Amino acid sequence: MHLESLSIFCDVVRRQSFSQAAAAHSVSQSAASQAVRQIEQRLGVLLIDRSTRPWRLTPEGKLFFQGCQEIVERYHELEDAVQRRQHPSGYTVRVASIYSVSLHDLTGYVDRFQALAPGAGVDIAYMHPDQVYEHILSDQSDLGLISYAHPRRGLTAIPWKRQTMAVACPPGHRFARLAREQGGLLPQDLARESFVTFDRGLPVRREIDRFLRRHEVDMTVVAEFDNIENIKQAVEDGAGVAILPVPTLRQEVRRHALVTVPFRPSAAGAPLVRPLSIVHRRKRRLNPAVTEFIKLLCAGDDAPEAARPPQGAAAGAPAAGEAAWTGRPRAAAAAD
Amino acid sequence: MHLESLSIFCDVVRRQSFSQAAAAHSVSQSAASQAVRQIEQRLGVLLIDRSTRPWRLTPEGKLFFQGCQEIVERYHELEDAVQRRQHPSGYTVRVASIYSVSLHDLTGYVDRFQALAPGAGVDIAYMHPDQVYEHILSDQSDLGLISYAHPRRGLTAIPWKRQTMAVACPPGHRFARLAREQGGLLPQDLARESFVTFDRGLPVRREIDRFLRRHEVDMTVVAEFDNIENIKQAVEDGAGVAILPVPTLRQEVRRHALVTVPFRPSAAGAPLVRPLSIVHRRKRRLNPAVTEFIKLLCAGDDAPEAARPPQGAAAGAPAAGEAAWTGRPRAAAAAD
DNA sequence: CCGTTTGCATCTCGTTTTCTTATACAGGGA
DNA sequence: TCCCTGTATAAGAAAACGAGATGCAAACGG
Repeated sequence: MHLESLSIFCDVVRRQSFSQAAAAHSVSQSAASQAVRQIEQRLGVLLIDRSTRPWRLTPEGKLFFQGCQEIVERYHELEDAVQRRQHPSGYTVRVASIYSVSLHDLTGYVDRFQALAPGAGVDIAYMHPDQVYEHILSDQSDLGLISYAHPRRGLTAIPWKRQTMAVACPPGHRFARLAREQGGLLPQDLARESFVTFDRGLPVRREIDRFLRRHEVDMTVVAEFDNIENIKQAVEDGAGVAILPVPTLRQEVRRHALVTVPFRPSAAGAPLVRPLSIVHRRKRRLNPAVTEFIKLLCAGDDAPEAARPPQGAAAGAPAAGEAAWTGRPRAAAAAD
Repeated sequence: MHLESLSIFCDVVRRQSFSQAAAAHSVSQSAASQAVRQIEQRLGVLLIDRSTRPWRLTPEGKLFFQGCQEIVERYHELEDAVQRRQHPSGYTVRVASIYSVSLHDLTGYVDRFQALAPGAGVDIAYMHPDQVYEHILSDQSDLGLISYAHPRRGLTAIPWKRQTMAVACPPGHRFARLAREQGGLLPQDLARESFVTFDRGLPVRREIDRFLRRHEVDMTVVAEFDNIENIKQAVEDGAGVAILPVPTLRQEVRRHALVTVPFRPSAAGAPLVRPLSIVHRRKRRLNPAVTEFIKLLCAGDDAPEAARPPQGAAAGAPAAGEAAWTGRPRAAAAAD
């Protein structure tokens, strides 16, 4: 018998709901239903009487629930104890992140985490996406933060944020006026514009190209870089405009080096977003501190994002987007 | 985490042996090794230090073992408690058996079982093989006893006995003298003999035919029946000879109605045996009484058989056969 | 009262996991 | 040194698992 199934059963009972328990365990409602049925079949005993609405525990179900609850809890404690013995030095959450996850965002989380769990620490290292994967797989980090996560052998990805992407241009650019006067621009406005963008082969580039193709817009690529910093620099230098995740532009916008021009909400098709994911080693138990940190990241996921809507435009779309992916089982990033 | 894996780990520790624990759990040594490694990987902790010979538990391993042992035990008790609540009337083991499992054998087991577990009862019902499967699948019986078990959806078969088959003939038949003078006969001696046998399509018939073909013996089939009783009757009536499992002939031999003529050990190829299996529903927890009864059946499996070697001949071969199938993981009968 | 919504069960099918068999490898004993 | 025993590893096959679609029945809301 799978301990996870027992845990799901307990949760079903506690929440009096299959679907809520399923969500809490990041599996489909179907899976939760099957897990409980599997237990019942193995025991040859009905644990939940579904003939009444709402359903009730059978006497056997009550008995089993009580025992199960304790067994599951004990096992978790045992795992904790074993892991604590190996790393007695209090828990440190080791995070590997791509450069373009703005430092600002993370420090907020880190502060909140350390307030919440005194004694626990967070080590954040910024690196190239490939290195992030390496770090996770080689167990140098507990968590990775990357964009456009794609399923890899041995890794699990939890959707984290979806950053709206917008056009970035120098303050003097005609798009800046467009932003002020019309609140944004249409993809068509980009036609034949000088374009600073990402290297071909990067997932983000493929997404942008797909977006432009969908809107039948032909831009003139004047430069390609493999990282956001270079792109921003080039745009500042007047090389052209770029399409970048809004949160990564905060610094430049604040010091008036760049202007963010959102796409007008009327734009057909899906809005352009960059999905960020939390990845960790699959089939590996995460220690309590790591679990807690993930919870914190995910709990506050819409707060930092929604509190700062991308300059008033296209604010409705992301909301729908959030609903579509939040709490969805199966982690792989949606956009890829 | 699979509770079964935890249980295997505990057993590995207790027996200080992967292979013994594997055998005890009816899985391959490889599976046991993998199970333990899976736990270690999930925890990210080495539980068993394999660098020394014999291997030793790490401190973490000791801790985990102690906890695990209790958790596994508690869970088993919980399952027991739940099942007991549903069937408070003490346990009754419901057995469905084919006719040709001699009643005599079973009553011996039943007596021993009732002595061993007072309060528990055994209900044995004899029926057609197909009905046995039905009974098990529809949960009308806990255990089934059948010959030539073949894997079916939802059923597990545990090898039980391998009954040596021999020629049965009337006392006046020339084979009877052969048995007295030479201790048995060779397959070749059967050539062109009148033969009473099983219906085509029955597994036992296919086995017999294969045996005869292997020895290039051509017999004259004079009658076919779908059960042993009719065959014995026909042989008694002088219709011809038959090849039957030795234990099923006890009654007739005792009252001198038939004679058993074993095959001489010199016979090339595998000896002819009828495998009997214990079947039960897969993925279904068996209550303690049932488990106990199975244990009893299997523990004494060679006693009743080996204590009564088939008239002194070919006694060495079955021993090798036993070794080959006893304790083998994966239950499906070997001969089929 | 009837359409809609909600919540769970069931089916199917692709994916993942797990198991077995075969083989390699390492210690310990002859 | 060679064999023998016990464990790890590899690869392919089998089984389990879980998501998504769909079915169905009770509650809800007008």
